[in-house]
Amino acid sequence: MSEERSLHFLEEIIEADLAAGKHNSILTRFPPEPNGYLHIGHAKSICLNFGLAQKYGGATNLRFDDTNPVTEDTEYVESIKEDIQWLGFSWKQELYASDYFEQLYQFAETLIQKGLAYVDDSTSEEIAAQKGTPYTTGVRNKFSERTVEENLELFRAMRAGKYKDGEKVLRAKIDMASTEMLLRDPIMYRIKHAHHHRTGDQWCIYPMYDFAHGQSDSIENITHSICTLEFIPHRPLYFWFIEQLGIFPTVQYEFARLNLTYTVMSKRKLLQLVNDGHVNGWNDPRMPTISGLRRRGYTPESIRDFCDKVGVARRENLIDLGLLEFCVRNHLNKIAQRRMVVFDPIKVVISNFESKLEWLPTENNPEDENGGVRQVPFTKELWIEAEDFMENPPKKYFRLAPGQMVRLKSAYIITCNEVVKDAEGKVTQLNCTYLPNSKSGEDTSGINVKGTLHWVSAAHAVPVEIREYDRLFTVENPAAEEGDFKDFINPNSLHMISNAYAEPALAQATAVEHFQFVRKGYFKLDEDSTADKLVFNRTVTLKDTWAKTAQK
RNA sequence: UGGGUUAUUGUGUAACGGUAGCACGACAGAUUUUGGUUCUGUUUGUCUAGGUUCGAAUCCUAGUAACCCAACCA
Repeated sequence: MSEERSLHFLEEIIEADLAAGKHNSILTRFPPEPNGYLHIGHAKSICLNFGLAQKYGGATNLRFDDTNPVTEDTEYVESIKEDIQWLGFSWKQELYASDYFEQLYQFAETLIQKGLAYVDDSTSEEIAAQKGTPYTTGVRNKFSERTVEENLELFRAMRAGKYKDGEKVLRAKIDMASTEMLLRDPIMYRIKHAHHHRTGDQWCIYPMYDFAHGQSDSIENITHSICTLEFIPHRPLYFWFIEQLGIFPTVQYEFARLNLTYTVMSKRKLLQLVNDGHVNGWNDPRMPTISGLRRRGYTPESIRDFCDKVGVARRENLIDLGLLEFCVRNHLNKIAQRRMVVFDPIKVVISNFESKLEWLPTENNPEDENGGVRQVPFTKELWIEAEDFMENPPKKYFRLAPGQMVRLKSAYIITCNEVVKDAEGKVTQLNCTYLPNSKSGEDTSGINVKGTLHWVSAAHAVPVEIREYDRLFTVENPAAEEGDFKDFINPNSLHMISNAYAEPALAQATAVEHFQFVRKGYFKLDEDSTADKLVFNRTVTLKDTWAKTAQK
């Protein structure tokens, strides 16, 4: 952390504002709509907003942008709060745009009184048609000529519930000829006779995003309102409302949202995956949601590190999934408990092993001096990984083969003497001998072997279920493909192994631990585990340079 | 046919007129009782064409490409 790092553009802006005395301290906000679960893209925004406030001694509000009751729900509110806290951030105040409904309503009346807003009876289609296109100018209709009194009366009647959904809207009177589509008399309020998750049936008119967000920022005295690039066209409107209302001038700044390869990052698409059953819920370990990543075994530290590494700028980007995986391996390598688990077992019989059982010490984490050791049982019959034996090995294959020696991790060097096959010629058992003087830690054999294998004593093996995950999509950027993004779902994104053999220590696994199954990858206990069967999710594989070498 | 935003190695991101750097990836080597980790080294880039300047990724001019804007979504 000692290396100099240049500031990104938002840090520069904040430092300039602070230096100029524009603000004494900064206040940011994270403004999710409670209509879905948070994903890794939100994590970038969370790290940015909370991180900036932390860095410059300010604070961050959590404000739910709950202006559309038909899509929003408290289920989402709860999940969002949990995810932010899990990521390691705490907000100054928990707020809701709906807290300001009365104030926003008064703001609307103010604008009506200033002759800057009017009630429009047009249909949605008519309004769209009158709005024009980006290339042609829009036209104003006769409703825009209503008097202040008439507008006030109508708007109050809207609030009072005199009209049905869609019958009328309140519009800002700005400029139907503006090259900015959003300035062509944007809708401020629409009628929705819908139950709101917080205000209940108190309201039947709800403000649009543009008439809620900027004013909410202003009411809270947010100094820097940070959002994504697609809101750039909203900025003139954001300022317009603040200026006309004469309220605290929060400034909006935009940055480029995070995109990740082999996944999708829109709540709409993620919702489809959930609803259509392509995944098992928002927290499916294959989802890019915070809850999915958490269940899969990602750590908050690794996600924060990732968000830090991707940077903050204003150009479109598509981040390599490999960077996220690098970050989680990097962290997990330091904290994960090592355990031995055989996924695809083949029997090894040590013919010259005379004692019944020997307990051998092995380190829990070679990266951690204080990680301690545990005992693993060694017996005559063991399981090793089927892929760790080859009858006719290629060059540089450092594993078991007829006549070839390997080290069993933390145990002895063994030699394969005999290959036992069944009627179909399938290898069923390997008869081996061990070198008694090659015991780990007290090896006097003088023999150096290249390969070290993980293994499990057959008599002590604990059957566990393993869930291996792969990328959710087969193409780098499914959202950019022609046609339905769901056509590119990876059919092999989940691979289950129902009977893997684990060393006995793993039976005591808890939900808070992260494991490295030696030579296999990083794993975490899944919530589907029962007393009878433990289930482990593969967070990420280990880097596998042998796989690359073997391919050549 | 309008307006806005953005262009630096395979992917991200710095350089604020003065040696194009960093991370991930890739490649090569060393260490290793995890073919993991760690360490060392190598590799590839300023969208194009002009111009200003002793000197341009940076300033100017003209192009090109990508993305966003025509929900009573946010």
